[in-house]
Amino acid sequence: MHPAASSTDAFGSLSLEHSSTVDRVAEELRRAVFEGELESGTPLREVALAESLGVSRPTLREALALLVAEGLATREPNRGVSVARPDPDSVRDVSTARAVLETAGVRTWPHASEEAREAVRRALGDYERAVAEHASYQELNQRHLAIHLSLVGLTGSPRLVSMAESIVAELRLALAQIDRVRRNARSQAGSHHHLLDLLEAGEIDAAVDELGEHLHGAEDAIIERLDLG
Amino acid sequence: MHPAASSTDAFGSLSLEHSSTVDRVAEELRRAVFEGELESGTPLREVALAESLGVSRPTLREALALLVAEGLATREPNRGVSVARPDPDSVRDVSTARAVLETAGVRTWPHASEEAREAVRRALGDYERAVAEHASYQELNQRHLAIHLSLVGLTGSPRLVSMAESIVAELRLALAQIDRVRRNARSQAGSHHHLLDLLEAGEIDAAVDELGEHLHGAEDAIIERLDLG
DNA sequence: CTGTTCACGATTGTCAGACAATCTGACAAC
DNA sequence: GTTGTCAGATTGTCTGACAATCGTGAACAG
Repeated sequence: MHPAASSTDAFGSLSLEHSSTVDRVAEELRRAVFEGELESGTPLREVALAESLGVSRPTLREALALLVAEGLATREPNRGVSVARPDPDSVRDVSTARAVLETAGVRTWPHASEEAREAVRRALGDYERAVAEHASYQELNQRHLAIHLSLVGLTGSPRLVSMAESIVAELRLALAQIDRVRRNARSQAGSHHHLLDLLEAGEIDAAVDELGEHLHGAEDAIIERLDLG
Repeated sequence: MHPAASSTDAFGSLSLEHSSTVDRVAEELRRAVFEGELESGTPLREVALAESLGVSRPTLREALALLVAEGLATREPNRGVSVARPDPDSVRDVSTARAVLETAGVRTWPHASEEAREAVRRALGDYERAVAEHASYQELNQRHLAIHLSLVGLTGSPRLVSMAESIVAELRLALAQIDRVRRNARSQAGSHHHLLDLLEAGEIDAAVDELGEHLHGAEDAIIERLDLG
């Protein structure tokens, strides 16, 4: 390393958030959706939202386009965009999609980078710690989904991970709508711990089966509660 | 069904295309990229493009945002968007991603809907016919990729298919850049026919292996030609 | 002659305001 | 009961504008 380079390395911890207004607006909308502040089906009026957020209408429109691309909102021509309404079919589709992605990750456990494997262990540890500390519903939910994302990370493919993120975001939306009133996050630490044990033991096929059952159970639970909503 | 419902069903075959200006602009840009008219790395100036296409700048910006979301273009803050530049790493990533998606489709062949299986046979037939008729480079390319998309369609998951479409679009971009001058589409009908035979015979594992080799070969060929470009 | 500094043009990011097209809902007409 | 019409609201798109930023080349110091 050159002296000059090492001197810049001293600021390695620094990072300037280079976020555009559009990104911040999109992030705020995402947050509102995940927290359940916006009920599914709520129309997102452009003028009202833009005014409320203190941005111009074109800027808000770009942010809305992002949300639509992520599947968190739907746009009907000449009728504007509204918060996506999760129906049983889309939940089933999201579930099969994430089953494909996560199973692929689990299958590559033996060839995955040590870094990726460590990420899975860390995600599980964070989740179990959050459970033990009776963390908020939001945090538990997020940490739980982080485990599943880390499984996809085993593939080492940024594109698969970003696809999984989009899928998981739709799942978060569905969960937020379901638990808008009653927020009861059951601990599923046992199932995940078992999954990791199987992986560490090299029993990949058994791990795939365990994951399949876990995902199927989650899908049924969501659809059931969706139907009576 | 009520009588009223059946009367509306009589128009089920009708469909009016509701394309917005943004969609048409995005489609035109996609076409230009796939045809190789826009070299990779070309900056897409907003004012010039908007004027050239006869639309306003905000409209063009929305279209560009779409392209960026699809991975066909990249945006650098305060420096605008330019046609994506496929590097070996991204080609590798796209290849592993599509391997995951297509393998998942192949694995579900036995449980797939007859409709989805028929779509695979039709895609292969169309491709072979195009080869026999010495169709244009563009058409051969598109029909070849359509086969791979139909494999993902076996999963029956719209989301997985749309992910695959995005991935394949990036691949088309890379191919367009490689073959910008020399357009030599080798017939790969043999490999695909073999794959379908294995599927029809129920030898799923062998089909998965065949697909894996096919994809790996394609990846190597692209990267090799990318390096010397 | 070489390297640095600075001002300028070009481009993007964002905004304000406007207009036509379309949708919604209600009410009148047949 | 179906159809036609109208007002209000909302979106889709356009025009014009401005500040912030980037790249470039010229002026300048060493």
